[in-house]
Amino acid sequence: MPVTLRDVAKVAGASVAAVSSTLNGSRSQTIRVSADTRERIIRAALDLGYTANPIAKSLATGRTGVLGLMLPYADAFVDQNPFSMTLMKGVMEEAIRRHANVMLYTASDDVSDVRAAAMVDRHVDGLILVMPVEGSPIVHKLDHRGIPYVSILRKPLPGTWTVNSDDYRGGRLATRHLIELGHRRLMHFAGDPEVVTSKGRRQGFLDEAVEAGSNIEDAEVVPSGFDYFRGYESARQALQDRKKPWPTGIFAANDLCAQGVMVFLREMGLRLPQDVAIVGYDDTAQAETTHPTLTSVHMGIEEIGRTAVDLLLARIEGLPVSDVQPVLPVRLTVRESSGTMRANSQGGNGRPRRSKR
Amino acid sequence: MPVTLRDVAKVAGASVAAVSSTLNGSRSQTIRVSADTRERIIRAALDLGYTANPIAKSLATGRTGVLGLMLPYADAFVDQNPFSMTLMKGVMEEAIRRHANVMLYTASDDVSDVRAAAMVDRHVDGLILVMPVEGSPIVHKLDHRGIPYVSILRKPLPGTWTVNSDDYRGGRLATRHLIELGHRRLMHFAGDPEVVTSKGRRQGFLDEAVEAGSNIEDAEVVPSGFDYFRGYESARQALQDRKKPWPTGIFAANDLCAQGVMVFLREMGLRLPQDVAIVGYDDTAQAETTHPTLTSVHMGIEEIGRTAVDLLLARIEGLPVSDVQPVLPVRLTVRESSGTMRANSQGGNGRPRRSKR
DNA sequence: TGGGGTTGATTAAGCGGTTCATCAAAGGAA
DNA sequence: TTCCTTTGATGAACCGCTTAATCAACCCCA
Repeated sequence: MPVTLRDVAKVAGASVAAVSSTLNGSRSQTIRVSADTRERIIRAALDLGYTANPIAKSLATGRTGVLGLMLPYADAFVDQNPFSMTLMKGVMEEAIRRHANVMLYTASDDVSDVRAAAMVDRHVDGLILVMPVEGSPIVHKLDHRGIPYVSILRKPLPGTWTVNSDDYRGGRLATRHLIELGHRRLMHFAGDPEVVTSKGRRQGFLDEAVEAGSNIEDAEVVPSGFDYFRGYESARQALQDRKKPWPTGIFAANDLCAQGVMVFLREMGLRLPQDVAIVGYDDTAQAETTHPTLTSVHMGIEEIGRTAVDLLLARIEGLPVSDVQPVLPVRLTVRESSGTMRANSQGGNGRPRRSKR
Repeated sequence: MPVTLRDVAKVAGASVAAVSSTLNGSRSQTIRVSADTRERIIRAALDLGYTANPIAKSLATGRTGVLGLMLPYADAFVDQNPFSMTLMKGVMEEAIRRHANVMLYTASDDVSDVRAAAMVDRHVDGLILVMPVEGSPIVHKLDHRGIPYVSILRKPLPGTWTVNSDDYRGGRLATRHLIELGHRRLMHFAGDPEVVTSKGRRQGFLDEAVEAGSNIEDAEVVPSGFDYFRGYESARQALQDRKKPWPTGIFAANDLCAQGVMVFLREMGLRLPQDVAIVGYDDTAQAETTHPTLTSVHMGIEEIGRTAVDLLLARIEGLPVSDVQPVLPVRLTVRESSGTMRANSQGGNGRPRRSKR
């Protein structure tokens, strides 16, 4: 029923080779088509409403034009954290621009890792992995099969291509901001110490505090999770029965965690930002809907997705497999939660404003 | 380099037909394989590490085993609203269970609608559409090409398969809850009157109020958007210079909008839920992180995704194309924002609790 | 005038599966 | 013994596209 290459060839009075070469620009020099024939072919294709069968094309060329995006089911693939969604947006954008399609995969546990790898097999030209790479069975399989992949926000390993954000600099930006506002007692809710992104942010916090030297009274790091509830709990444990004076400047490992901390602080009767200033990380949409709105480090998740697609396509094109580990820049988006200590009357009135970006 | 059917056949000393039939259960009766041969084939396949090439299989069978999920770029495919992500979760879950893959598409404007349709063409067995169906060029294309599709949360049109949530009942549930708590002055922030989901919720609100009869003093409907900022603005416009007495029970068209309304009410110095009770819609993860936590109508977005996959697969299998329009049940998740009017001391302390679901 | 290069076009061999048509051998019934 | 059915198995066409190999003109230059 659907129109094939041969149908077009017949109507145009040309060979399938000529049609193929005309309609989908081929790299072969041996097939040459005159302007006259070309026109007849194009007209026939239009008349018949021909569209190439991508599956047949894939089989012939060995390329599917499909990129796989593998998300960790348990971790980021959750409702609360919009990270995956934003990443996907960037990935989709760039993929469309580069005429690629995106297939979605989720890797839940080891068992389905294997299964996912089998599914992936030859269906995609390459993969973007948002999951632990070290020792993962799927990565071995990919290496073995020679399927290219790029990983995201993971420890850069030799021989791999990894896109990272400049967590270290993000940590420093957030901390310097607090110091410049005059805060001398700092606290960092550090997420999960095992996670690679946490480490950079934490180190940035510490280094910045050290450099500030005698201007700093205290700079404490406490572990916390990455979600709202664990943020709240960590704050409670760290602050409730505290002997030492409370911190006035807080840097949280992500926005969700920051929200939990903020709620606890408000329950303790503290005013934000007059009594305590707080800076989050990720600059999610929610940072604009908290009360007060949340100052946050923006890491350009979409840009990370776009870069990953670029890299993956380059790798699929056959660029040499040396290490490529771009580290994307971050910036600080200042909102109400870090209003200056002195400016008690202004700021922090909680009136929502559209962000200007 | 990769192992093919023919390689396996050679090693096993059998024909490709026998191997094909053995390894991928075929529906053909004419190909029969003895237990002995079968074993040799399986052993050879294992030894060689054979995996079937899905692309070749697709070309031969005309089935790709891939479902397309088309999200509206501008509307739901945004960071703020976790709807798309949750839907995707349900879709992925069911797709994996049914051994299907999911390809992601986004339809931004009309132009790329056409382009997307071309991309989709024959790459997927069917599509799940989260976008306006009426008059969309892509739908015409799908109809024309005979590609099956199922749409989600859209006006059920004759001849289409559509999965909906019971918005009407959701509206009634939310409203009845407020009435049972003793509220007599009600207000509904109705989202966008053009959107089909808004209509059902609004009608449920009105009908429930009418049924309550003389118990109700006032039941006002005001349009609002579906996001935080428009929620805030609608509340300001409706309430700031209000002559009539303020409502004490509010039903918002979704959680995001509800958040905006809550922030406005708190700025006006009202206590939630002692002065005003509020019920949201969608039961997003954020409903647990607001302050106070938000009572909300739960519509089982994941279940909607799963149902859509089921339906789509049925349609791909060739079930007759009569109308199928399931309407999934909703339920109310009660949280702090609708604590009883009298219980001033308890509830609303803002202490986060993990949800029990 | 002959041979090398260029242009325009075609044929057919893949790509890696599925499956129809065909067939040999064996078993069973008449 | 003969004929029919069942079992086991195979060859080859086909899905729709790409592209290497091949070829016929034609032009140009020695």
